[in-house]
Amino acid sequence: MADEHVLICVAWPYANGPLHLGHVAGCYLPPDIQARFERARGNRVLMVSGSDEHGTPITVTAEQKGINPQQVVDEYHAINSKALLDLGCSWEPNIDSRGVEYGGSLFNRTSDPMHKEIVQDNFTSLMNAGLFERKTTQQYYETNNEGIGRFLPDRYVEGICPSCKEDGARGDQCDACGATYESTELQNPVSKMNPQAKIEIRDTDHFFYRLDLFQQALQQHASERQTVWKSNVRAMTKQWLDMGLRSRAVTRDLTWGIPLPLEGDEWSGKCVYVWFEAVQGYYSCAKIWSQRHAIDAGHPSGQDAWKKWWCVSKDGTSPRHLYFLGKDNIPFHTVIWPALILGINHAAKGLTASDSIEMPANGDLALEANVPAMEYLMLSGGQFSKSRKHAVWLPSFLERYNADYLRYYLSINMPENHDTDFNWPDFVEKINSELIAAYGNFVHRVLTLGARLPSGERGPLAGIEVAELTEVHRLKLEEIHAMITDSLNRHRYKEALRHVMSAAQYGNQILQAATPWKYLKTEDDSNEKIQSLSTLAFGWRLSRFLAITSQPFLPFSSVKLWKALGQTGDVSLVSWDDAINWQVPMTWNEEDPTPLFERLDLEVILESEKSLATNADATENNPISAVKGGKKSKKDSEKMNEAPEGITYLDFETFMEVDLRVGKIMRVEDHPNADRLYVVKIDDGSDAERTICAGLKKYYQPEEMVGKSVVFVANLKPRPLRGVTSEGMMLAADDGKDGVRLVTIDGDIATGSQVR
RNA sequence: AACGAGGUGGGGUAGUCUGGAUAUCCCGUCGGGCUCAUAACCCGGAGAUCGGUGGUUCAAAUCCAUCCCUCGUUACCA
Repeated sequence: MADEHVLICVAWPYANGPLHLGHVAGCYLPPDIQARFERARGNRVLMVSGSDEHGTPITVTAEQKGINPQQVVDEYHAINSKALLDLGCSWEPNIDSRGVEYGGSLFNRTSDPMHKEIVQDNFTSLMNAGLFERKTTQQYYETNNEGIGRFLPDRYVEGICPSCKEDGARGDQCDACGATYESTELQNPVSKMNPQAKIEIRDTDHFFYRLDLFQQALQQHASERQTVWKSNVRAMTKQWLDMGLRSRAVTRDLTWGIPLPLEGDEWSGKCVYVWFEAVQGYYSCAKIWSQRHAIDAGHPSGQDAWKKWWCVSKDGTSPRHLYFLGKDNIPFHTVIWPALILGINHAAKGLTASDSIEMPANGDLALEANVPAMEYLMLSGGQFSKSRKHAVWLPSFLERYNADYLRYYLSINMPENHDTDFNWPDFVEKINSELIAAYGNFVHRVLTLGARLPSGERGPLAGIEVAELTEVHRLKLEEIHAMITDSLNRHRYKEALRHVMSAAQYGNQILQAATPWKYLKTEDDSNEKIQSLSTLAFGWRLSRFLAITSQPFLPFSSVKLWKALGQTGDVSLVSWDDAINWQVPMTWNEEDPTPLFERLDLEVILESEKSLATNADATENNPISAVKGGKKSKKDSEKMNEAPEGITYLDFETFMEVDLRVGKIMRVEDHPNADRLYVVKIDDGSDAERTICAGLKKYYQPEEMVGKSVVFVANLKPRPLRGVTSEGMMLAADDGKDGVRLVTIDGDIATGSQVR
């Protein structure tokens, strides 16, 4: 299938923090493997992605850091694009080394003015085609002390749930009872970012994309993809389509984003909603690549070069579009983005909402060919989390370890079908006992054995090869080659790399059987010797096979091996099928062979990761400083407004506002509707009993607690916890591991006594 | 608790959509071999009632039902 146009679309990393290994395994490594493979097969590959730089979280980060949003995204765009290059991802050069007609790559950013222009153009044409509808909605609007107002996204508003009266419900959904409602129904709304601000509800007009018009076309598309999509992609898409598609807002009251291409004051302070904008990056990025790179490099189609990768050609063939992303992103790429592409095609033909939606035909933008979405990579059993600092950051990892080690480990352990786990012992073991012991060792055996033989014009091995004697090995490798190719075509990276490794294993087997070391010095010309050394010579060919087939996975080592074999040129430009070209004249590198890899030492690594974890707390502001998560902790859930790092001193007055008192536990009951909660009745010295909900089930039996005199916070704002109002909080000590013990009173004292 | 994912030798995994004969591979373990090679390599053995139960079928790891358990998200929490 050479000469195909393949567009590799990589999910746009959000420029609000550095990338971690979870991101790499999920969406940044697989597309690079695929792109390298496709290039080697002779296909024309354009790879596109970039930093997603708009949206509210970035403005929040900017506020917290006291800088402007552009500075935030500049910083992370620089860090992340460098990290991806260091990982060997082929974002450079922008023009394919084989020539511009073969494509290239561009890691762009959404703050690019040209991206903005393209998004605005699409916005206008979709609107003119009648694919938007305008609706008036109610949104929260806060006014702070300086009298400056802004609209608040739902997730930045909290209040009391209209259905269960739970406090702390989010703007559009109550997590306690699961009810969803119009955000305006929320009672006592408070801004999470700015709790003192005055909040009111204002009418605001927005445009909605008529996704409903595309229901049928998308169902057809999904059914056509049944056989190629992975099960997770099928399931997620089906869920969306079964629910029935509804129109979806494409504009927001937002300051950091792309302004609407509309006249009139009523639209100021509104931007294109990020979901609508960021997916268009795949399209804008291809156009920008044409404009900035393909023209200068002399692509025959000039600024229309992008069409080769985007449009269905005259003879009806579509470019092959592959989208790489994590599982949380699936519906955006199988439902929403295809609906936008269909809409853009529709509008371009001058059709309107009343015309039926057609699938792409000649000249139209093509839909995806496959979306090989990944599950998640976990870290020591827990999820990667920025706020919990449970992560291994890509930049810091690459400072200390070989990029190919990471590429190997994440490939062989890729979360293709279910979540997989990253942990250091497993990492060390896989690198040492698979990559090094099997692959590295085999290559090193061949080279060092060869180096002991007298060297001829083309090295020591060229003269001792008898092709007829290695027929069976050639057939074996041809078989393996076909299996690797098949696996990669089906996006089964783990399996593909296993096949590559099996070639190295095969090499070790035949060397073992041939025992060439016995014949290094003997002078005889026995058949055994000829047979044996011929196998050794084949080891060179096998190593060359490994260099070519491992190139998509291990680009750096592949280059090193290529050189060690005395081969010249760029191994990434060598044709995939040349791995099984047995006619290639042998070459030799006369320098002493050096091992491809160095073994890892687990103890050293754990020691170094530990020290990094300790330092990291102190250097939180340095985004590339490493943070190694400790034990997994489900306790501290993410919060939007994380407390600032470091020590904050408390006024004495503030402390005294906390009213601590002594109470006696009278009764302990199970909470009817919560797993971890007890409902505790306390004698607080007053006539009435006090009810406190406590999450102590894991640590105490009810009978252990009854009768204890404990300290509780008496003036905590009462709040319903899953249906039972809790009037305060008992104090307990927590060692951060699994120990939790109540604070009790030494000796007798009246209930209700103040604690100070 | 709601939603999602998953349970396959000691650990990790493939196979499950599309039913088929001795259930894959890596690590570990036991025994043997080799000594070229980075405590590396090669051969062989032991070890799995494929979470439980019931059903469909000539045939179930695979399909259906039900139960149990684990993980994730959200909720909750000293």
